[in-house]
Amino acid sequence: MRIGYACLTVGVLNTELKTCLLKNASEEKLTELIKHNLNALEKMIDYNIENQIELFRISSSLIPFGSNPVNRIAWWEVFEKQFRKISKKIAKSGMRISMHPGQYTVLNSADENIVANAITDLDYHACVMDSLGLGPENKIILHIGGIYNDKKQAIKRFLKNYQRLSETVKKRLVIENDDKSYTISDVLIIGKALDIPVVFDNLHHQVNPCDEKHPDTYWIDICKTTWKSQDGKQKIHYSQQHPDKKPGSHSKTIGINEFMAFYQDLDGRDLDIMLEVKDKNLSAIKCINCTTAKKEINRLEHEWSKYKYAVLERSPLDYLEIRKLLNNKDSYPCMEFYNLIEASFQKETTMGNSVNVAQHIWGYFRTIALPSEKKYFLKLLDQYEKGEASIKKVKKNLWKMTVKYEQTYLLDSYYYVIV
DNA sequence: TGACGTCAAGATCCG
DNA sequence: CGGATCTTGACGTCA
Repeated sequence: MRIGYACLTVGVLNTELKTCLLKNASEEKLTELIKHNLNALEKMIDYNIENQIELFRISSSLIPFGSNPVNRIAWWEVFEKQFRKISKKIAKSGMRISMHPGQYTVLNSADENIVANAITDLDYHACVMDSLGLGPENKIILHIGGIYNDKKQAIKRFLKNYQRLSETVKKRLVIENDDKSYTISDVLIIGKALDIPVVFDNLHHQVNPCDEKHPDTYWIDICKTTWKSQDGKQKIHYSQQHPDKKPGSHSKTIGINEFMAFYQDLDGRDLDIMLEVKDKNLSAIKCINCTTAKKEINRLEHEWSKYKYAVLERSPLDYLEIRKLLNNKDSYPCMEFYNLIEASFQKETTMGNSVNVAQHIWGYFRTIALPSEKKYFLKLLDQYEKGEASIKKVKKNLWKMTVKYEQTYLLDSYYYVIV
């Protein structure tokens, strides 16, 4: 089983993807952006390898306007060397990659122009994967599209237009149930007709269920029959409902208890699980740590080093509790650990706690900061305490110092990430 | 015609 | 002028 995350890595330096407005998309600008984004991708891959994350979705925005005629760069040739370097890292690590064109890539549209654009867009995605030397088990996930008042005809068009796709797309294409139009039973009918794999998305299914009522594992088992050996391990999407947003909105983080209940229901089924969640890699590591056979406490200690200041800012009591929890070096209290962290994040920060943590972090710079930097920090902190500056400003200053003085321990801290 | 979703770019405002 | 905050963009469907 692999567990992974989608598109972007939070809290890791130099992994941000860049883009530009269509009107500014000159050859020069695009070349610069592609180069930058490939560097960012390499950093994300490095991070995944370091953190033993073996499932990752590459963002469609890797190549800005990758399927728009405005981008006339033969980027797969121009950046061949960079692609090959990344390709080697992926291959060596055994990481499984996917891509997922968004809701605007519609293969079953009644409008021929939109279908043509969808085909071009799928070719773009396949070209990225080909450039990375990825085999057919690295999938491109697509939704079926619109209904246009006639689902039967719309499905027929999907089946027909699928035949127009290139081989490099076809060998990777898998289809997924969505949150408004096509239920898992619809998608299974299409998947069986085309003999292509079906990805089950639990939250889409919850929001857009089919008439037949069954537990998730029922649908997962049926989907499994659509995965052939050349497709690799069966893959699903897993996400949780955001408590105060509209149905289908992804949660900020994966609640570990709810995830583990789902995991228990899987009862040993060997799947790859792509998480769709705002805190991305953070939840991936959480879920990996709670399901791994390698129950070594240093995994949790390493996590703690990243979470601790974010926890301390919200709840000194939880902070102490977690420290105590990690005292026994022969234990592996993974669920308790993440439950305490999640509980602390439910709590509001107070000015006292925020000042305390800010001063604590300043301690890393006490002996190395310039007098002017010290003066500025103390001034900011004073302003914050008087209500004249936001804590955001204080944190921003600390982050600047962290980067300037290359404080490795702090560079990885979620103190700057979790808001 | 605007909402939907997503994120950063770009625009604008503020001190 | 730099930093913070607000608006726009790019895609297609549907109410």
